[in-house]
Amino acid sequence: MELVFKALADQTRRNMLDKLLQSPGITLGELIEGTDMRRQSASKHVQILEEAGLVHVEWRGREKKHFLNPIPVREISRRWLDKYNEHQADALLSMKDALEETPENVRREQPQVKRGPEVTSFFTPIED
Amino acid sequence: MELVFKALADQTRRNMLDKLLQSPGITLGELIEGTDMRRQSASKHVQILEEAGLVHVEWRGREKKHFLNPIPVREISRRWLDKYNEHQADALLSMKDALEETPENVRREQPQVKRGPEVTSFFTPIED
DNA sequence: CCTTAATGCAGCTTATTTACTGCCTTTATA
DNA sequence: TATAAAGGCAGTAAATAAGCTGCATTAAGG
Repeated sequence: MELVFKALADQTRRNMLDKLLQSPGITLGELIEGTDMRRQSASKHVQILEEAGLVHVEWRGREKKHFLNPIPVREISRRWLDKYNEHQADALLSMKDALEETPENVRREQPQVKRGPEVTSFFTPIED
Repeated sequence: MELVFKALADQTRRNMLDKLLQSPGITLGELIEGTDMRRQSASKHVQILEEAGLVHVEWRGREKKHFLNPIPVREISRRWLDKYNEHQADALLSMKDALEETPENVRREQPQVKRGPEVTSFFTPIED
């Protein structure tokens, strides 16, 4: 995972992933079209993306075709998004259990399980 | 998004997010328990996570409570995972259309829409 | 074959990042 | 009110990363 996050930390590489999503199978030359980067630099970026498992390549003669691999991103999603939702569910269940176990003490104290913040209240997304 | 990916690029900060997922509302002191880091370093990390919108804080007197905000991770997932799946669906639809439009020419050539790689075939996840 | 196109590797310079020490501000509490 | 706890800010040295130039390697195509 270290390699994945390091790879995603650079905007040039993120743009490359976007381009590969839209145009699967393009070559290095097509990848740098519209940019002012040298092929050598782009090649290093591609290597970093490959080592992170974010890009899959297939050779056709002297041409190297590049594809986005979504699996590492899925792992990221699982690590925090899915787990966060599970915890939210657990918190609700604990609260429900507490209510059912001591129905006469319902209002005595707040539920022990600390819920996360409301997911829509305090974050304003920022563009890349 | 730049700030989000930079924030996620450091293992210390990713461990912090894991800890906040498991223990919402903990303070800086609790965050560095079990590590050999100074509070000053951890404080800088927290600041980076806050500026990225990955961590939400609430002040209680002199204590600062920290919470994981999952929204930026959801944006990452949308950017590549969801879009990737949409493209896959588009590719399948295009193939289906091609088959229906020229049923007698089905085997003449391969479908034009380039599909992405098999998502389970070439990637072996790496631990953090 | 021989030339050209597509790509990779090595080395260098500059900019960014990290963790540290030292000091300051704010808030409980004895 | 004095003191300790929780946290922030500034500055510095070492490690990391990004882009460049130059050269090497492999495969198409006449």
